[in-house]
Amino acid sequence: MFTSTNELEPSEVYVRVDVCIFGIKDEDLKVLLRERGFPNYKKFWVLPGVFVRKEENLEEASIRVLNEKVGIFETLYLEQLYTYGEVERDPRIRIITIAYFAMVDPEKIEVSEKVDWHPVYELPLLAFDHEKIIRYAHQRLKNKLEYTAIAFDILPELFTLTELQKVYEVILGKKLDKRNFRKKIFSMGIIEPTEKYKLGVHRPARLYTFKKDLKSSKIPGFRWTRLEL
Amino acid sequence: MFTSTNELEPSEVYVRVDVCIFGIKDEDLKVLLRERGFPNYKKFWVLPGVFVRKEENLEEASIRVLNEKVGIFETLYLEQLYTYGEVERDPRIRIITIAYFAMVDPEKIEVSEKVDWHPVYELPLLAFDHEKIIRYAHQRLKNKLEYTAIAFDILPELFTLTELQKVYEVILGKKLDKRNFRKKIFSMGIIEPTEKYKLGVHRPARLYTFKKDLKSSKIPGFRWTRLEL
DNA sequence: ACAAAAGTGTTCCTAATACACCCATGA
DNA sequence: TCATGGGTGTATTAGGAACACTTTTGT
Repeated sequence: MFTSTNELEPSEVYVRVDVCIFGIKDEDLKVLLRERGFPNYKKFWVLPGVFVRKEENLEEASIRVLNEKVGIFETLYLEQLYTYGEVERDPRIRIITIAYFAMVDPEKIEVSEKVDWHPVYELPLLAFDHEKIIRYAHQRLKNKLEYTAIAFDILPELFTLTELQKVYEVILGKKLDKRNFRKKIFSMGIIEPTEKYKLGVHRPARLYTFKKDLKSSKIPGFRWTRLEL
Repeated sequence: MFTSTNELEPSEVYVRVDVCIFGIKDEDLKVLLRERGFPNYKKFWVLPGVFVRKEENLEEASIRVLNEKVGIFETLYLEQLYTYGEVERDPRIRIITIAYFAMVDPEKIEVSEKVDWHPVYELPLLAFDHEKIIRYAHQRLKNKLEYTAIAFDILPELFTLTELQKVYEVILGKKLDKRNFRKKIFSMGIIEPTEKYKLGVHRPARLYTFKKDLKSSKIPGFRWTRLEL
């Protein structure tokens, strides 16, 4: 079925997937960027990306960016962000970029001169519209944090409440009240205490785990189901 | 600057913009669809769309859809929705669709055998993944309604509170309590009463208008500024 | 006078915020 | 014993939800 192609006309545009890769490192929210030199110009940084192949899905292309461009093989979170297609966004040629944003564990990555982390609040000089993309991705990440369980994708299986709170603080870019934070998390009914403790130089902290059986929990204002796109 | 193109490779994919056009008609939320016959197959309906031209922005392409495909020259609202790029979404050829959603005034459109409105809750047989797109657009529209001023784009300059409530009810697909609705709208401080009334067969209804000077109003939870993308 | 839509308040409950001290541990 | 991060409770406020009757008009 659907064999007629007579209506089609080629678009003559290049299609990329660029990924805004976030990671929490040194108690700060960072973005992974690639250095890109243009002849006779200052150094610019860019979001890692690839041209979309004819036989790959967009999400596959974004995973290829993570694998091939920055050597990440485990992704904590990945979501399509927005499609940037202004005619003049790349002065050389018409490129439409489907931007994704990802969350990864910085421990799993080797950085280099050419690929490194940058604090979201102190971005270097970025080429094209990539700074705009990062700012929008950060905004989206903040929103996600408030009504999805993305924070639990970022943390390991077992975590302390202080670690969880740090994730929130670093992404939202502000301090939170410890008591109110715990009250809110508990009221959501999404974490379970374990009998394990994280030992350190001071009082040990109880380790918690994210509940697996969330089908049952009905938290108003808390959107569990990933939106069907 | 940026003159080197040696990294580029063509994507060999077709790029479309398809638009999910909503309108409120007969006290119901409807989508404008085009009928599309495929040889020897049942009739399918599709979202109106065009292939993106090399020299036009994505938003320009979406406006071209409205102008050329369905003859709409006034759009109440237009926003990018999501980009659909599964390899197998069109069996003939690789097509990536940047979906937009729009809100228009049905009065301003001439329908025909080939282009007609369909209730969002009783969609006809749709080709490709277009039903999925419509459902996601509807979800997004519902969300927009709650934290933006989109409802006021839909209504004329002067409107009654009942008309405003109807917009909410039709989009959200549920009845709202009149007193709570009014309380909420008033508490937002975004509409102003006028001294005009809408006459009808019963008690006249006061006409309201959307406040123009919204820079000043700070409504918590109410997002005025369009997000910077 | 009556049918129909316009208009109006109170109570209850939940969630968000502000705020300060004791506890358990390793050094 | 002390420095440090772990852990806890209460009071206030704001917003959301449930709920029913009176008012105004045209016919």
